[in-house]
Amino acid sequence: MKENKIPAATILRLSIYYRFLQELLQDNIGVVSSAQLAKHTNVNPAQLRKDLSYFGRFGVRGVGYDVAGLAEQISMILGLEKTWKIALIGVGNIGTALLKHKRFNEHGYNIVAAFDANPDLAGTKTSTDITIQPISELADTIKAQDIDIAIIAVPPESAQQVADEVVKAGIKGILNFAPVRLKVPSDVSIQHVDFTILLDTLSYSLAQNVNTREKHVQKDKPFKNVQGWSRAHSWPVANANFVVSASQ
Amino acid sequence: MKENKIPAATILRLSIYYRFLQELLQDNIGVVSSAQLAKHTNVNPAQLRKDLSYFGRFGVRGVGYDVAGLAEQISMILGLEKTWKIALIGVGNIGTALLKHKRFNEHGYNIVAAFDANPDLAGTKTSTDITIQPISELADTIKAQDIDIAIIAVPPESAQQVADEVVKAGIKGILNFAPVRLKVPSDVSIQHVDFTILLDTLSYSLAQNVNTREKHVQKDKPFKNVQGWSRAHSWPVANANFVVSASQ
DNA sequence: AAGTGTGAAGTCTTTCACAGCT
DNA sequence: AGCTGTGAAAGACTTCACACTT
Repeated sequence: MKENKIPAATILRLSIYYRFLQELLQDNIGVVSSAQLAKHTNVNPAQLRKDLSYFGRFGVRGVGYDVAGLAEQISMILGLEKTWKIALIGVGNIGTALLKHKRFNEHGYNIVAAFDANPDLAGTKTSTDITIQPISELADTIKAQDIDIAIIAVPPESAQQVADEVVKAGIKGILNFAPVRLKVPSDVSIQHVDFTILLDTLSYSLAQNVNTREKHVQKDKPFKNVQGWSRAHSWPVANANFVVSASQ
Repeated sequence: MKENKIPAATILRLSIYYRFLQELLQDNIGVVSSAQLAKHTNVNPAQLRKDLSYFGRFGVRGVGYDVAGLAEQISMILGLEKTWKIALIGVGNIGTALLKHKRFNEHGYNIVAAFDANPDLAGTKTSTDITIQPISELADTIKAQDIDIAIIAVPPESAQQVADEVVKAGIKGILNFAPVRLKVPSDVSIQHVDFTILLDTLSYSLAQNVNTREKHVQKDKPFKNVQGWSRAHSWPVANANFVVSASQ
């Protein structure tokens, strides 16, 4: 194990590899090569091996990787064996969808508390049987329940304030759905989910298109095409990383 | 204007700059320097100037940038003056939240059609007065209504199939919420929103933490810390870019 | 024969630092 | 005097290519 700096992109990819390994496990496939794994996750095989090499040597030369073993290793690296407790702040459209989102529980992410500024909501129960609390109880609940992660799904005006509060309460991981670049101390990890920015990148691509589609009559092509987003979570801009998804 | 390749990260940042410029406009601020703009968007001032320089020279030396003018320029670069038509496929938890999401319309992204595989949903109206159609009508509707972008919010099992269909129907931009790495032709732009991957990166950071919080007794620290996600949308892995967010 | 692990090369992105306008 | 625009340097990430192991 070389003690090098690990690219943020590597962590994202680890999560992707892990997901595919789970599929292989279900299909009772015992061994997989970097070439196979890489093909299914859209990366270069050397990239995959390099990613793993940051953490150790998990393969067998001439053979490949033990599926169960590698999954276990990645799980340990990412800290997935632990169940993380999450506080949801903002029970609006998106907050509600996240509450109902089954995948979270399946992956060890449990929303154990929900908060909303709307006094009509406070005191009511969610469909998942969580009592919505007023924002004023945020800090106390986070500490009392030992909550690890905050999901911020409040309107942009109040997002920074909520972030400040959860940070003060000791939270070290934030998943932010508010369309604002939140400022947090460097020991706090934050990931942004900003639909509008993503749509803007699609808009850019569509606007650039040497249109194959007749309808958009493109006068000229003033700007050059963008470098492939193909590297994934390349995480440019402040904290804009990759992107992943959750559905249903 | 140098005719160079444009980093994907640059496009993400452009969207972020644009958002802040709108705020300045509302506050009736007429001129802004790269230093100010950069500070509020968490980037290096040189980075911001370089980003803009890919597209032209929009500032005045010794002065700064005209807020309205720069906003207008970025709007043109990103293609934001156009109203894009969107088809939503999958009216589950997330799909429903997206339908209700007001920000989309405000930014020129209109969901004009919705589809779901559930026969009980087909024919019913959404709260936004869109009639949900069966998936079988996907291709025809996309063509008939000249739809530009598809938002995929179906379960992972059917996501690739849906992607194939919309691509065949001529769609060139996809926002994918299914936790699957979709394969699409290179002339189709895709952005992924994968909550689980993002949470996994938070999990990694939390698990690494030289815990300031007493409770997690950390035996040792086997892995090195990750390179700052601070560059934002650094977009590592295939298509995992950054991340932005939408709230409420 | 096959496939991993990895130094070194290559490529891409960011940051520096300063010339050049206003 | 101030701030942009940008080549050049620095830094980060990816890919190559091959030694090494089974």
